[in-house]
Amino acid sequence: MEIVLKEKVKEAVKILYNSEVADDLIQIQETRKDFKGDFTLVVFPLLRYSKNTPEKTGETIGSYLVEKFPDIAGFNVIKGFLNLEISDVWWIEYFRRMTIEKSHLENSQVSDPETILVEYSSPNTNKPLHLGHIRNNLLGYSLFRILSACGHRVIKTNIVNDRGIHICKSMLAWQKFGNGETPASSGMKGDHLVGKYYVLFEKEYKAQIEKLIQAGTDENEAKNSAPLMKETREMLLKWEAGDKEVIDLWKKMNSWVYAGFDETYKKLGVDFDKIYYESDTYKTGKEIVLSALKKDILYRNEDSSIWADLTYDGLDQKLLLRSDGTAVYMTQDLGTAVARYNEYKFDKNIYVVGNEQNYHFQVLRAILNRMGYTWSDGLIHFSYGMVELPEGRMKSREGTIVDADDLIKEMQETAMEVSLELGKLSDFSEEEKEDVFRKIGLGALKYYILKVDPRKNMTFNPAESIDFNGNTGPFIQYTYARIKSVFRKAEQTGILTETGSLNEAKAGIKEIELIKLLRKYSETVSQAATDYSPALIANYCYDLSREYNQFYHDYSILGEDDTAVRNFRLVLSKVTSEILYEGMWLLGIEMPERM
RNA sequence: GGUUCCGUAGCUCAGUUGGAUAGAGCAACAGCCUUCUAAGCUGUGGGUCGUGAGUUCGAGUCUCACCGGAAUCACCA
Repeated sequence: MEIVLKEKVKEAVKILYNSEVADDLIQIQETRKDFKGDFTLVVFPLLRYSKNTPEKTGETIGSYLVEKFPDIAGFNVIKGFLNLEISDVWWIEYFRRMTIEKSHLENSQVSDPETILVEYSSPNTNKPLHLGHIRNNLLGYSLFRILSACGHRVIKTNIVNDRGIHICKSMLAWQKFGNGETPASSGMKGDHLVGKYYVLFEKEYKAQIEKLIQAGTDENEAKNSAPLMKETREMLLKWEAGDKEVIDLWKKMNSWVYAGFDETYKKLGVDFDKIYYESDTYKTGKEIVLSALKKDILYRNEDSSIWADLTYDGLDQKLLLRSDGTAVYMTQDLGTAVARYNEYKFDKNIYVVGNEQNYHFQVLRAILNRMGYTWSDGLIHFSYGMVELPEGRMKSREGTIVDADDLIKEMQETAMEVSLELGKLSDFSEEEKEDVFRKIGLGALKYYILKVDPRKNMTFNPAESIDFNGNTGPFIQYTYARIKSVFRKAEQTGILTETGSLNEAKAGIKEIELIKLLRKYSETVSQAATDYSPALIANYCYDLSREYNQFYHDYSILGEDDTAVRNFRLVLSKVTSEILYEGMWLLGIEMPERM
């Protein structure tokens, strides 16, 4: 419609003022709600052709359009804005075509599908997942669904940080203080059990440092010479040398952690197509670095550490291999990137990683580019903001980490309380109830996180539980459940919904508003895909729910006597429910049929 | 200190390539269940869009300076 209007305006200016207008001077936008009309032409840019006041110009163009274009039912001019009113017939016909589309996302399909890797989650094997990971996982998974829905081939990957000195810490602590404790013997989830020993290590280590300092050792020396740290370093050496006992322990504890992670991932509803382990990719990284050194792309320092000089790119010197030849974080990431490209020949590799690593990814790209990997342009750091508490960052030392499993559990319990209080599910079995509570609790959590612009830092207040009213997941789920309820009732009374024939229907204001909003769905999804912003879809679903609830409140659907109008409202409800379901699905949020 | 990002109602957040009188929700207050689910709907109050300049017909949006906050600048990951 906008395109047609543009053409018409162009034609109008040509005939009325005898001038050719550049396309970008014709600005058509949706009319703001407080004004009468559907589309608005901003006339300011056209004044140079009309040589007249904004009001007069608007009037002239408006009259011309109404006369020549039957779909325009009327117009009004306010200041420099020409508001065009489109006939209800046009809107209804537009909507009718929507109902016979195969998919509501036909217009969102990209003309040139790409192979896209989305890396997300990236956990560390000595800590359970926390709120920050939840944001990461939800964003990554939603991005996968959105990009896939637009026609791309998307591969979900995860890179597990399973090697390095920090991993040895929890291993050592378990060995020394664990007394053979296992997830089975303790009843603890594997990742939490390992996390417990990591914390224990830090505690004991700290005590040893204190002791040494009191005995007169200086702080740095104490940190280095504490017995626990010495043993950890020995263990790392053994690990790198492939010592059987250490490797076995490592494997055993890893298996506990992975079982724990799997449980959390499952609860969150996310999964992966391919998991990479840093314990594998660091080797590839080393090889790449050494071969680049041979080509003089990198240089070797006196102490035989290897560096990249990125001052040309406005960056700094970056260490790639330590003087003892071991790998650093960057080495691993280089290896991972190359391994992935070799495996998938991706067009894009999207890293869902927090904005604290902006510099890291800048450097990663620069180095790969320097090494001659042309595909490095396809590496995209999807840099999302931190989740903060009202008092600032989560700190493990202060015990303010919000644990993922705890939070999910809490949300489900809250959902249960609210739901039982309302008492609408009394005829459900316990299993069915549990399923609904799960959907609602997780829906609330996921929506709460995804509705915020991913790039921005967000605040989470653990003291105030996440809401179930207003701009929330349950609100949208509720709207959906209501529509479903209408259709259940319709079925009982034998009322059918016919999508093909809407010609007889008359539409009220709310109905036209709904059609306008439904029309924006595919555009919103496209935008979300290009901007990497699930939040756009979340907020769209909210707007749509609000609009529908107003419609639902103001109009009777099944009680309407005029069958054509009743059918029209039913079809409108049906399409709304489909789009809400799909939109939320793109966010990874499930919709209960009743709640 | 360098670089990057952020600052919108008491709180949490929206605000398309610059467009009209800056919007929601929460919290507060006041209404609406004999009718399709009240997790809903309607209304009231609440703002110097961090501050100041500039660009322009027009700035929350673009530019610059300043104020405030965050991240980062490791032979940690």
